[in-house]
Amino acid sequence: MQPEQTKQRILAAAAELFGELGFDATSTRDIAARSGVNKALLHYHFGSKDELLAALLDGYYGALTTTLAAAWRQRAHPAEQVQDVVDAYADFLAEHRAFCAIVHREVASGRHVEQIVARTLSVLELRIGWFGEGPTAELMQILTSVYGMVVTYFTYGPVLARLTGADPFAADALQARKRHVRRIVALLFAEMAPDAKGT
Amino acid sequence: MQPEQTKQRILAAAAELFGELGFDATSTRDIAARSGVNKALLHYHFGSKDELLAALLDGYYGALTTTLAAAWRQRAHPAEQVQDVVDAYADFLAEHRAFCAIVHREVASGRHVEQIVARTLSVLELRIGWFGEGPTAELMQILTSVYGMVVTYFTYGPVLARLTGADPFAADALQARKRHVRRIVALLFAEMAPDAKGT
DNA sequence: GGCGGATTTAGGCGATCGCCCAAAAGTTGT
DNA sequence: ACAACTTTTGGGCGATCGCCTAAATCCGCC
Repeated sequence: MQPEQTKQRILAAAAELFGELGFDATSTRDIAARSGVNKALLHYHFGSKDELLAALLDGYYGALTTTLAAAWRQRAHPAEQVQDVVDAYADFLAEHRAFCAIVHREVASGRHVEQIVARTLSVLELRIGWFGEGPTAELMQILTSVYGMVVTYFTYGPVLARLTGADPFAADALQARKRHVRRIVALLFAEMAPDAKGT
Repeated sequence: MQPEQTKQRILAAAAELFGELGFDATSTRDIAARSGVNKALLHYHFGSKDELLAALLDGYYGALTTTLAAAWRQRAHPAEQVQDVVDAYADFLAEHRAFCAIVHREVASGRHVEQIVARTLSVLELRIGWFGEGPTAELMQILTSVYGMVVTYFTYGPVLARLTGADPFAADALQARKRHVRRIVALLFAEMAPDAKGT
């Protein structure tokens, strides 16, 4: 087997298990078993369990940066651009549920925060110049709120499923959620900078 | 030492460590060491590590229910009541940072979800009749958003600290955050049900 | 065809985990 | 003072953890 294929198999299995059980609750033996490789290969290819997580996050953040940058370039007006980026972010989280769970849990644990902050910064960097000036306190509040609205929906997916009785990750539910968030974003930007609103 | 005092010491140490390191990364020996009791006492008083977590969550959710119910009764108009409950919830999370971290992480891990859903339901139950009817899809979206806006601020506290360079848990920062959330809640309820808005 | 490096394998080491046990110490009622 | 019960203690069991080692296997190149 190609070594690259081996690494990808390990990464895929690690993503699934870290997402399902959490970093701590997943053993390297679990990952080896699910990916069908020998357990010593994890350390041969990645060095340690922590470095495996780092490699996994690198892949996710790389893909996220590409995705958001692509969404960002589509339209001209700031408000529409934000809408598109939020939409793209929601789609990304829907497609990579494990990523969302991993990041959220590690942040809440206060561990691997350095890695996550650094990567989040490199993603945000793209759009901190959005409004000409640096991020104002107002903008930071809004970013936090929008981020929270989107991320919480995915993180609390199982809880929402129990509360509403419906699958929050079904296509129509996701569509409804995105519509809701878009509406709030529109409200926020309309209030904050009415002159900068697109259309 | 009174057995009740022993239990409280264990619970306090467990709250700190679960909040700082996470449930899995905290050993029963760590908890015993920090609380200054023998490690066998955790199992004598609580049965198992999982039951210790359950007891901890019981205490938190009980206090939360009391706090929110008290805030809920203060004012007459729905919009103001929601504002007060959101404020009280933010204050509660600020005061019990470990609770926020624990719940968020366990939910993201997909474990102990049953316990958390059940307790969340019992807290929400108080106010699901808020608007006469059951929770509409619209209301669920708003609840999720408001919850996400509040909770994410605390969960991502360390990240925000790095991004802004300021302490997000300082009194003035908390005040600013609460003001921001209140404003969004006002916007949402004004749009959703203009006639139900208080004042 | 054989050589050298990369990759894979089985097995296990030391540490740590949650949990349990038998005995000691403390507390209460009579 | 003694007995009955609760609480605390040190020690350790079996399981599992991340990681390592030495040998086997694979593969490109002369």
